[in-house]
Amino acid sequence: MLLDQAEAVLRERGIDALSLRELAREAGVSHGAPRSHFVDRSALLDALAERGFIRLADEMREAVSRVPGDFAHVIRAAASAYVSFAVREPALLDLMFAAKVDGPSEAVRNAAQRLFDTMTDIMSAGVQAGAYEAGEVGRLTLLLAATVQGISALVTSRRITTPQSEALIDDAVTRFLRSPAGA
Amino acid sequence: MLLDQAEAVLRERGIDALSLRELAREAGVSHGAPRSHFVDRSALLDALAERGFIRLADEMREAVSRVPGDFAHVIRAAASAYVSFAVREPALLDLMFAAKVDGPSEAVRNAAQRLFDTMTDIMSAGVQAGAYEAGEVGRLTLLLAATVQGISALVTSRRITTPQSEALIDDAVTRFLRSPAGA
DNA sequence: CTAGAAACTAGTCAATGTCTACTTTAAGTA
DNA sequence: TACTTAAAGTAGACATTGACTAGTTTCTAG
Repeated sequence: MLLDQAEAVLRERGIDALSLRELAREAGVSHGAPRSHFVDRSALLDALAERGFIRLADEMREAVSRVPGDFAHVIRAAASAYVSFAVREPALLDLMFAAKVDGPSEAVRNAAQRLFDTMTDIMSAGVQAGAYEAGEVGRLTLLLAATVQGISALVTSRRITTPQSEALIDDAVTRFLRSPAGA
Repeated sequence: MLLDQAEAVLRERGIDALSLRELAREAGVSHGAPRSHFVDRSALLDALAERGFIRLADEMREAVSRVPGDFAHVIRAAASAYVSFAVREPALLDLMFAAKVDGPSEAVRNAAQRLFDTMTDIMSAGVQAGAYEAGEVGRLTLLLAATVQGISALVTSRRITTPQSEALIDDAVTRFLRSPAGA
């Protein structure tokens, strides 16, 4: 599909290299053809961001499902999956969290919500496990989202290396698990 | 200066609206003039990112200096200053942490290091205050950097509102202060 | 089989980044 | 003061791109 091609360009040559016309050329169609699918360049970027959120959410669920049920493993797998996505798709993650002048489109917002819901489910497992109380799930999920996104930002911007990011995940997860419940 | 103009455009209309030619027009010079100062559009963006890091570091130091010396206040002020910067300059912060195909330029890297050093100084105050041990400063600073950057990313991408971000800062700081020392 | 929608073609336009050769300005030095 | 040299700016050109339009082909569902 056209989006797969676009994703590959994004991955290999960054967002600046992503041009509707070149995409058309690679697909062997005329330069106006992509317009039938995306009104706009930004519509293409939105579609990519949307897919990114969905894929990231799927990868997190997948990773969590492949791990022994105890909460320490679960939260660690979730965080690792997120950062691993960031390492594999730095430009895409950037796009997903781009600071657009007028906020995200509805489609992107919904996809992002899906990721957030996934994280909420994961954190809810912590309640079952007695790691904290049900009333905290919302806030802790936000904190988890911020933490993994922050670590990812440090990696994608090359401020830290991948091994450093793994150590950082350990620190963050340890800290998450150790700090007790309550405001 | 030219960079001030560019920063204003970035703030008000986002990175896509930032054009060398329009900058030249607004400055009342010919379209090729900016080339004397910046070889490239990306050189302009690098210069903006560099200034951003320096300014953010300054604002953090400033905020910390305006607060009673106990560590809880210090770390909270630092985190608030960071996120406040993100709220005021979303596009600039995005630029500072952009996932460029070939990492950041040396100038940008140095400026980012300056910000990191600032955070290291701040976290070192926690050792004085007995909040944790000296050997942890490096890792905790990274964790702080990731956390504030993550919260900022959620705000700049409009995933959460500014008030939500303030509550999130509280949660993060509380968690930072409460969790005990040690790996 | 056919009507309508979806996908694509081809041409155009304005805007932009980049490059070049040339001129103007400024500053510092012999 | 006069001269040299570097910096800043001018003007023109070119390729690329996103966007728009009108017309054509292809597909599909009734």
